[in-house]
Amino acid sequence: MAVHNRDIAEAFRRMADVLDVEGENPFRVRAYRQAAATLESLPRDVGDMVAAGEDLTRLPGVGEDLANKIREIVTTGHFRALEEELSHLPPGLADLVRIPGLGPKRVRALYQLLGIESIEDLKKAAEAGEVANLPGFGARTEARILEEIARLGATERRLRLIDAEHIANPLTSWLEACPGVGRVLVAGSFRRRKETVGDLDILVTAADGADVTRRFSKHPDVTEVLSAGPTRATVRVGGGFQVDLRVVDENAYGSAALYFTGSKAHNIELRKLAIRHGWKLNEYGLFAGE
DNA sequence: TGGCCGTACTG
DNA sequence: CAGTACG
DNA sequence: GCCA
Repeated sequence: MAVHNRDIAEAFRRMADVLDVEGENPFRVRAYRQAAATLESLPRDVGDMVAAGEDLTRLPGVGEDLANKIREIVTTGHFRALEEELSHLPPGLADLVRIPGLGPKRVRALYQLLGIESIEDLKKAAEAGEVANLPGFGARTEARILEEIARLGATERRLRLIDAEHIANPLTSWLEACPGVGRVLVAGSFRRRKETVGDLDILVTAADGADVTRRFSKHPDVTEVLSAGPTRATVRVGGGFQVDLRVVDENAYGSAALYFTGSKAHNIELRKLAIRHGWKLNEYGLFAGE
């Protein structure tokens, strides 16, 4: 029974979720998620690497400790550290952090204040209107939670590039015709030409961002507005596909295109590089000093 | 051994 | 402000 | 947790 990279990545992600809810050091949590991402993008089977006696610490984000844990999972099929951590929590609790809008703090609050231990519990509590009363929550958050839970059962929401393009094209045309809008660029994984994309990231230049996000939120295909401010709006269109719109001034177009095209890991590396040079990189430009 | 990306929206 | 999310 |  071979253990595949995907299985190990899943185990590491689960470990991250559990540690997250337990309030562990966020950087340690991040380390597990980073290692999971490395394993998933790895062209080779780590099981083979282990069998060949290769040095797993050469993999980015994998140090001595995680290399040992990978070997343990591959050779024994068990991940004792995860089993140990899981024994500290109700088994379904860590699943809650996979609901968009729920992070570790809110999950803890749900558990401690309402005794919610699973998605099932959460659904009942939200339907009863008990969630909206919690500190840090509100009617809007509660409604969002119910929608996200309903979406969990739905079919996988990543789209093939070509299908994403069919959604993107009319939105792009619409935005180009929008008053005050200059450039329009579909960025993110779509621009990176990944085989599938999980959402659309559309960058627009305009002087009055609030006006654009406001108009966009009222687009006829928009079925749900997750957030909308003066420079960004996150909505869902048609079949529940998420679209992130970012509006910047014309003079930030280049930096914003760089940022919005990603990947996330690439952005972090570039920003680290800037730091090493004593600079600061963000979506508005590259700046000197702190 | 200490730092770990930088910013936007919500409650 | 803390929490969560975005690349 | 990893890494310089």
